[in-house]
Amino acid sequence: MEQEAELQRLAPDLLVREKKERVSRLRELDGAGPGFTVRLAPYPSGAPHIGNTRMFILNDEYARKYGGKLILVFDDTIGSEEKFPSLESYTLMEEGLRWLGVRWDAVYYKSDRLELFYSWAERLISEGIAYVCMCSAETLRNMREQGKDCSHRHHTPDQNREYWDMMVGGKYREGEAVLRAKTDMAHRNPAFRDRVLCRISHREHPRVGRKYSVWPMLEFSWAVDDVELGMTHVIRGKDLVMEDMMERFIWERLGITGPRFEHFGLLRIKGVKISKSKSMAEVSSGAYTGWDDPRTWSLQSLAARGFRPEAIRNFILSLGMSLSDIEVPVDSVYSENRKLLEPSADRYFFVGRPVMTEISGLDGEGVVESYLHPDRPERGSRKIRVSGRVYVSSADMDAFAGREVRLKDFCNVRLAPGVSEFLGRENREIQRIQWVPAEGCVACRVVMPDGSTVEGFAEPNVSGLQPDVPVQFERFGFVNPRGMLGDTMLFHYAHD
RNA sequence: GCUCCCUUAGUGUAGAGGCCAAUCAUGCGGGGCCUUCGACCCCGCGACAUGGGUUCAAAUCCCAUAGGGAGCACCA
Repeated sequence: MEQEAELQRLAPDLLVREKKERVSRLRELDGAGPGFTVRLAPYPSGAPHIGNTRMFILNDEYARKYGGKLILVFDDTIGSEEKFPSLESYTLMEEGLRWLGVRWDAVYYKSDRLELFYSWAERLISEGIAYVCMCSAETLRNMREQGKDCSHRHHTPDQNREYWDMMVGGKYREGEAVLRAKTDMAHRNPAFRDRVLCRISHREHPRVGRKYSVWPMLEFSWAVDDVELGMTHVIRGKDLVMEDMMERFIWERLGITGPRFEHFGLLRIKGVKISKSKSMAEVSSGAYTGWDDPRTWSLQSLAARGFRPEAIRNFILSLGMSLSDIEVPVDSVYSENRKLLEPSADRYFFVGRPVMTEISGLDGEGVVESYLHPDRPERGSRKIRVSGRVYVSSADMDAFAGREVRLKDFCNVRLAPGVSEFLGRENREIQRIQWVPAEGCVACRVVMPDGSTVEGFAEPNVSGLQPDVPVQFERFGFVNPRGMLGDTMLFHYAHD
């Protein structure tokens, strides 16, 4: 304590700096060193959203930390009925990643690598590690439950190779045959009993069409690519630990040393429900305005709200690499962004759901002047021409009608719908509310995070605002100007 | 039910046997700034899930209990 006081006297800047540099740092990873290589594996079924950013940022951040490589691998296998890749999603993904400040060194597409997966599959077949199974999905599940082998498990590698060639040759319909790993049908973890490596799908793929009818499952494709693409580490969510086991099993059988696995726990954001497939449907039907609709929680929508990518990064890094599943209030994200926006966002008056009131007995018209940013007078000021008619928000009217309030920076009135009595100009310690002059105010629409809109008026000065430079509507929140919609100015609401 | 994982203040997080009567952020409470804002600034509040071990010493290692999560898909 004494030392601190002493230091404060001698070199106050030292104290400040120490506090500032205490940014959360990621823990060291075992085995990280030269050649460090990790990958990002987005599935292109829509725009990236805030829930995906943990995987993005942790991989990016570790790649930077160790001066290593970050490979972007589109995990665009054929998916399922509910979850399928789409062409525009590739662009949306890259756009989102770029916005986030993620820098990758190379890009690959799983859909370009089917032949490679096939060659590995054939190797597994010939070494007796995998077999073609013709059980139905239901039979397969039942056998797994009982821990019993099916007859297909005992086919010879040559027989399996024959069936496999028929699979690849498109001789089977979907669901008629799969390639399974011969792990152990009595494995204590029922989920691990002879998992499926490849299955048949005749659906059309946005990049390769109907060229292939056999597609790898996630864990098999990664067992191949984590080795083929030279990963030293795999940083993934802990929902994928079973996939580690599967990859390790394959490598072990083939005598390969694979990368190390690192996991982070699941992240949920309280009050934010994200459904990519729902967003996809609503965007394409037009129910949402597009991928910038706040309800998608896509990175595009966050950009539209005026979020700074660094805010997202700081938020994710503050969570660290913890393995526990967490639920974080959305306020934590907002507060990170607020820290970045607050110093630069100019202040303006906006009234939502406006009601007009006339100031009776006003001592003349004129101009009031306010700072653009009260804490930073050097940013300059703004002027509002005033007369006896102003709008206030209906919320303020409801809350304060009949009471003395100060129209901020202007004058004091006894607030009432219709006509408010003028009470003088001196700055008194009473409730202040925002207002806009009836003449020259700008019609605004603010899109809220839940997709609803608030219509209102803003002071005339907002008409010169640059798009995508966030401002603060006082006592309303931080908003991002998006441009004009006819005579109405469009904003997206960031947070309070 | 089976398998795996997690458990530090309201919410997250730091902490890898003594430096911890425990870090930081957010939240909450109070104050400040005042061309007087729900922003910002300052101060304060608040936690090692429980029970056993191991050790001279445990938030940190081991075991059990409780609570939470994930997986058990021919999705990723």
